[in-house]
Amino acid sequence: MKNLPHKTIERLSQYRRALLLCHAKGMTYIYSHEIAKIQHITAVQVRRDIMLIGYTGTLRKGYNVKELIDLIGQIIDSKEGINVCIVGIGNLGRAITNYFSGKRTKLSIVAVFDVDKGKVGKKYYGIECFDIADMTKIIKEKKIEIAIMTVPGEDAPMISDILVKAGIIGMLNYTPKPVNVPKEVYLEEYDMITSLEKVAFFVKTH
Amino acid sequence: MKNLPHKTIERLSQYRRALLLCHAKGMTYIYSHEIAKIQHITAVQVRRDIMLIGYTGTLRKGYNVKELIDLIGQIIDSKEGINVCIVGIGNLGRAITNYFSGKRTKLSIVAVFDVDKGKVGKKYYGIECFDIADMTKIIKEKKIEIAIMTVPGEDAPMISDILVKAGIIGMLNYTPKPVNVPKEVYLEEYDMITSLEKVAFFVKTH
DNA sequence: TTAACATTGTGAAATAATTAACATTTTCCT
DNA sequence: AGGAAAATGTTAATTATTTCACAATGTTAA
Repeated sequence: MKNLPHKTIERLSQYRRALLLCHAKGMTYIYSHEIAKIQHITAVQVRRDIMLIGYTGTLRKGYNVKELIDLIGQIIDSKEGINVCIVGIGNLGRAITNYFSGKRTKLSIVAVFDVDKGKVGKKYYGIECFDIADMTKIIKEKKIEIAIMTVPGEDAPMISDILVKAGIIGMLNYTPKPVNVPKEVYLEEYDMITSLEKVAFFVKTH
Repeated sequence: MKNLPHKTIERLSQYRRALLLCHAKGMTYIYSHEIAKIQHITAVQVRRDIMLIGYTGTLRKGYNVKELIDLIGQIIDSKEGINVCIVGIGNLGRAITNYFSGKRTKLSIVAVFDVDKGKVGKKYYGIECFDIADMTKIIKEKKIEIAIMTVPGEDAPMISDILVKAGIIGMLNYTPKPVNVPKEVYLEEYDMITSLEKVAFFVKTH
């Protein structure tokens, strides 16, 4: 089950959330074309993704919602759970903290960090804010494995180095500045300005 | 110049920002491998992207920074400029408004919208907040073409429909809920929970 | 002056992701 | 019972993207 395509993993995460809503509504079975409709993709794409994780539906009944939710969980969650921190509790950091708090059992935000002494010691959506100066210590104490960077771009490379040295193994960089990490660290970058410029480009070409 | 790959457009946006910094530092020429280093990609990728937009560097000197900046601008900006609005001025909406305000001459955030009467009439980073009830009117008055949705997921489909009816031609959906738009509208969706789950998955498989 | 080197530009190969096509099977209807 | 319809599962084809490999050529140094 190791070599799942990146795009499939992204979609599985989304299928799961859609399926959880369906489950809550009492649906027990769902067709590939129904999942496809919700996600605005094709049914064959859904079937292929499900094939890749080795699940098999029932002909003419579709997929068992509960079973599929559980299987996706087995694939993308880790058994023990993973601790996550947010670095930089500005607007974006708070947005993410708020999104997550308590929603995912296997992924817990256990600390937020900021340089602003006025923020240190306060709680944001129930999570305590620590001083960035203590980051290495706290990351080790709390066994944090993934960091989400929401600091100003110019601070990103320096913060990234500290995080790597502290033992982070996964990083999500939301600053506009690309960062450099050793290959053992899994890095995902996303930049909102790029996305907006892309939309602006493609609206021109209909 | 129409059929540029999506990925190339994204990178061009990023090259431009890196180049603007280089230009500000007084660099006049830059090599493909220097751009590559900044973006953490390969030099051949950079050269191919630049080839696709029809620019030619100088052997052994590299690319003229100013010329390349201007050419990327000609490709991805539209001459007249595009007006953008933010729908939902929570933490995420404020983060984006703050990122952009005044940074891009060709893309201007000219309005933000919210349902909360306490926010309507206030200014956020210099941009006035209007009532969502007046959205259609304001979009037409201000000739807004692109909308960025940062509302709660459950409101996304309804807001999306209003935006489409109001004449929006490009949409950036930051809610966790996929939305449905007619094919004339260019839609880009991004979901932070998916990205985090993806990082969590790939850290497991080293 | 000439050889070594560094760099661009690009065809071709390789890899990744999506879509088409269709065999198979179950259910439903008559 | 038998045929039509509606689904899944999967191979093959297509499309998109990245990477390899190398020719061409200007620059530097001996």
